Amino acid sequence: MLDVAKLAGVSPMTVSRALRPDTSVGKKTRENIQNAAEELGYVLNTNAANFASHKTGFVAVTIPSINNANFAETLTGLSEGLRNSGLQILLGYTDYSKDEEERLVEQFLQRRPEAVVVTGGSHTERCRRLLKQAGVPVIEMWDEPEDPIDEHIGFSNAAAASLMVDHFVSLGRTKIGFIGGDEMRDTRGLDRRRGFVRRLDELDIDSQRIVSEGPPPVTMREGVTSLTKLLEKWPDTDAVMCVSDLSAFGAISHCIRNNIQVPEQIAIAGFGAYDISEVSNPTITTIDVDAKNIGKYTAALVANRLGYSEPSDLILGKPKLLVRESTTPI
Amino acid sequence: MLDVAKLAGVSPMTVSRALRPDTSVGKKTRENIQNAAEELGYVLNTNAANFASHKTGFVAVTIPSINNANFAETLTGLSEGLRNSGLQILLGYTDYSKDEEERLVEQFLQRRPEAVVVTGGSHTERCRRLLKQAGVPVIEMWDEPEDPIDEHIGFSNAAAASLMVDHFVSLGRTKIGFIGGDEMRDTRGLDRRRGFVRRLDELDIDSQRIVSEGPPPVTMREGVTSLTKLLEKWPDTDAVMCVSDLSAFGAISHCIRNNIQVPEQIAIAGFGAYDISEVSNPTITTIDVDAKNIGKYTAALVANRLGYSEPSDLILGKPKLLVRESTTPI
DNA sequence: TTGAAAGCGTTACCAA
DNA sequence: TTGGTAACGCTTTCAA
Repeated sequence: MLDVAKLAGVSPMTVSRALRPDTSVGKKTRENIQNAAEELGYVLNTNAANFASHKTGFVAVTIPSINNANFAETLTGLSEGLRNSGLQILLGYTDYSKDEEERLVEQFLQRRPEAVVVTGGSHTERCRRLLKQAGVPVIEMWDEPEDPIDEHIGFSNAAAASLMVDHFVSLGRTKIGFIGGDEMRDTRGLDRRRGFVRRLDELDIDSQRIVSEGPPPVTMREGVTSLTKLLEKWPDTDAVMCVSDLSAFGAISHCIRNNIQVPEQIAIAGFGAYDISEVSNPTITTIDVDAKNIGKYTAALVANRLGYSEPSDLILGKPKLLVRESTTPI
Repeated sequence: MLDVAKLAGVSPMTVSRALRPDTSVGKKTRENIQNAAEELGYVLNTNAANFASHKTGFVAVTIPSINNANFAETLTGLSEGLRNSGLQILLGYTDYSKDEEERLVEQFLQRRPEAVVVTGGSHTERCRRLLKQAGVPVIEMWDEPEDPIDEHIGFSNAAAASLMVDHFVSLGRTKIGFIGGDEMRDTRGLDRRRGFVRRLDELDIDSQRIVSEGPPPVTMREGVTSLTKLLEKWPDTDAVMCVSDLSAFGAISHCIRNNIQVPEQIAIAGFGAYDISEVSNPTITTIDVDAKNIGKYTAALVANRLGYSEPSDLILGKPKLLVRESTTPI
C-alpha cells in the first residue's frame, strides 16, 4: 500500500480510503490511486484490514454433509443471500457427529466469525457453551430446538413426519413401516422417526415396524437393503415412510426388482423433495421442506443481525406434503 | 493473551508458545498456562496469529456447483485430506461462470490463501493472470489443461467420452446421440461432447445427433426433455450418451413412461458413476472418474507443496467405463 | 478531502 | 526455557 501511495503521490491513508467504497476521496484522486494499484498488481490484504478494523467478514457454517442435495441447497441459498453483504463463509461439515461439530466450532471461533450458523438444535454441552460465550449471533438451522442457543430457522421434523403418517392413514393403510439410518447420529432423522411413532401411537396403530441401520447419510442402497429387511420381518407391511427420498427410491427399486407393485401392494414415501422424487417411476410422495429458503432466510437473518440490511419479516413456510404416484395410483 | 499471562505469572510470549504444539515450554509452565486460558475462557485469535506469522492457513477452492454429487465428493476428499494439516478451506462456487470464477478468485486472493484450487482448465484471461501472479501453488482439478497455470489433478473429459463411444460401437450401435447442457458454460461437458464427436468422426459414424440445452448443471428433468427432443428429430437413434448420470436417469425415465425398451430399443449411458447409476432400473452404464480421489490427491499435492507432508507419488487413475444394464441387457 | 499517529493481537527474532 | 522488542498491513481517530 505504501508503494501505491508513493506512485500515486498521496498518503497511504488516502490509498486505504480510495480502495473502499463509501469513503470521501476526490474523484480524480481515487482514479489515480486505482490506476496505480492496478499497475503495481497490488491486492488488498483483507486479513490485515479486518484485523485493524476488528471485523473479520466471516460467517462460520457447519452442516452434516456436503454431499446431500438438501444441505447443498441450503448452502446455496445461504451463499447467495450473503453475497451482497461481502461476508465470506467458513464451511465445515460434521459428518453427522456432534464431537466433530464441537471441534469445528472451536476452530472457527478462533477466526472470530461475525456469526455462526449450525445445523440442528442438538449439540455437545461444551459446544453450546462455546457458542453462547462467542458473543456473536448464532443460528440453528433445520430444526426447532426446545432450548435454542440464540435464533433458529427451521421446522419440526417430528411434525413433518406425522403429516406423512396422516396421509398413509387417509389412504387406508395401517401396517406402516419406517426406514431410517443409525438412530443416534442423524438427529433430524431421529426426530422424524419420533414423530412417526408418536403419531401412530396417538392413532392407536402399530408403530413397531422400524428398520434403522447404517450410518447417516442414508443412501439409495440402504433403501434397498432396509426394505428387504423390513419385508422379511413384517411381510404384510402396506406402507413405508423413508427418512429421505434417496432411501425411498432405493426401496422402490427393490420393489421393481422383486415384482412388488408400488403403491398397490405397498405405498412408499420419502422426505426432502429431491429431484428424483419427480423423475422416478413411480414418482415419490414426499415432504418439501424448502431447503433453499432455509439458507436464504438464515442469510437474511445474519445480514440483519450484523446490520447489513433491514429486518425482513420472512417466515419459513411449514413443511408441505407433496402427494405423488408412489402412494396414490394415477 | 495478556490476561492469561498475568494470571499464569508469565510473559505473553510464553503464553503464545504454550498454546502452540512443538514449542519449547516447560511442562509445568504449559499446564499452568492452559489452565489459566481455560479459566478465562480465552480463545486464541487465529487471524492475529496468521497476520503476525504471514501464514493464513487458508486454501481457496472454487467449484462450479455445490449441489452436484461429483463435486461434493471431490470437496469431501479435499476436506478430509487437508484436515490434518490444519488448513482451512475458503469455498466459493462459480455457478459454471468464468466471470464469477474471476470475481471469486480476486476476492479470495485478498485473503492471502496459501494455495488456490480451481475446477477446470479454462478461465478468463484476467483470472489466469491473477492466479499466476499470486505466488502460491495453483491446482486445476477435473481437467487436463493444454496450458496449465501450475499443476493439475484431472483427466481428459474428451478421452473419457470416446470410451463410451467405443462401447456403443462394440455393441453394434451406430445411430448414437448426445445429450448435454448449454455448451458454452460447462467446459467439462463441452469437452465430453467434443470427444464424442471426434471419436465418431474418426470411426466415420454420424455425429450430428446432439441436443444441448439448458444451463448447467444438467438435471434429471433435462434428461427427460432432451431425450424427447432427440427422438423427435432422430427417431431411429439406438444409443444415447448423456453428459451425466442424472440426465441419463431422466432419459431412461422418459423411455419407461413411453414404453421404449432400454437397452433393446435404445441404449442409454451416463457419466460420473453417481449412486443412482447402481440403483436405477435398469442400472446405468457410466464412466467412473474417481471424484473423491481428485479431492484427496489435490489435498496431498497442496499439503506437499506447502511443506506439510512428504511428496506422494499417487497418480489419479484414468476414467473407467462401468458397463451396466442400460446398455447391455442382462 | 487529506494526512499523521496510534494501535489491533500475535509471532519472529534475538538475548538472557 | 523464558522474556523483551519490533513488526506484520491496515484502519481508526483526530486534526488540518
